[in-house]
Amino acid sequence: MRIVLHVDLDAFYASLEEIRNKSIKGKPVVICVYSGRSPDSGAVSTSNYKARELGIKAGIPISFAKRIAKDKEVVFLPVDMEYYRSVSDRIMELLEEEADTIEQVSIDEAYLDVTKRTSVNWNEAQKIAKKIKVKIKHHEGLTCSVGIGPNKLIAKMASGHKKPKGLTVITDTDVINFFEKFPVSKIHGIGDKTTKSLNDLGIQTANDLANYNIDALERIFGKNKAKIFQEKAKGIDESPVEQGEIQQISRIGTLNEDTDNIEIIFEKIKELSIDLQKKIKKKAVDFRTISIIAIDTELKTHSRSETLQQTDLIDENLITVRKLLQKFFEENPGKKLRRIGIKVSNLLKKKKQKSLGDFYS
DNA sequence: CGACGTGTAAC
DNA sequence: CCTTTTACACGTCG
Repeated sequence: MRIVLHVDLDAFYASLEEIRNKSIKGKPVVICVYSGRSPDSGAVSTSNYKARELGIKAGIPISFAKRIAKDKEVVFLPVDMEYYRSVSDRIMELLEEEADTIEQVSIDEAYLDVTKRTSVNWNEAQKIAKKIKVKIKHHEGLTCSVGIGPNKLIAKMASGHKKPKGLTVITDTDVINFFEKFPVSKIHGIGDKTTKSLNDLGIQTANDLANYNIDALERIFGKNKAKIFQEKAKGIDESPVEQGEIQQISRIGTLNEDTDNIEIIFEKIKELSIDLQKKIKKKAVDFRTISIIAIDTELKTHSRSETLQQTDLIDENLITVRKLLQKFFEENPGKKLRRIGIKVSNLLKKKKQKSLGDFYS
């Protein structure tokens, strides 16, 4: 038996902006990723709860958000990842002190295994959660939501149950009750497509999924996924709280206009490569596979990749990148691209100790 | 089996 | 009208 905490910082980016500029505190705040094609092109990265009440939430186009915000006082700001990253790093260090092991899953979320230090005592775990909340508030002025469960899946879903500023405990004996009429769409790891497929089978709730004929599920989703889905539906998740090795690093950007001009696209790739190269150095890794990621005008993603000799230099392989680009257009004549990216994978870490902060910086 | 390309999901 | 980054599963091919 384990006890796992999931800590989720509330409206992280927006809260940081409110701290940085007190004059916007209490107003709807929208953090945007501007793509640069036109003054309002791009998407909403995140927003605070005031803005969410208006319907302005992550993922919607900035132009939509501005239409909603019309004749209302809504603050629009561009993302400032460096700032958010630096605060995130400090918070992750605070969390490290409270866990046996920690796993950072994104800039504003982490799992903490507290099994040993609580001796599997749920009250002790709750005390740690409260202490974490006080520490984060005291050091950074931020609030967070915490979920406590017997594994990562339950902890994650618990933290989502009440937010912002939530604290939800789902002990092993609570799991069945908590899950009973949970819609499958709300199970972590089951997204839009899977939900539709499941609904087509008459599966609506976690319970429906848990009790469904496994062979039928396997025929549709494959052996592996069928098993994982059904375990999730039962609240089972044996995956440990541990920071895995990084698998890939990529950079992607939006082109100023849709184009099939290799020169223009290649220029953009070179631009993105500078940033990617920095990251490769910082992580102290070599790579063996290099890819281009091409997103066409219908927002469909394509990729072309090649595996080469171990290296840590993008520049020396730009010839290959260009070749991949040419290959793509030979295979997709006339197709225009909206966005382009470059990715390295097949990573081999060089002999240098990585700190937790290195992972998502 | 490794390499490659696509789809799904989450942030 | 439509951002960014990462992980992982799966099918196919040689």
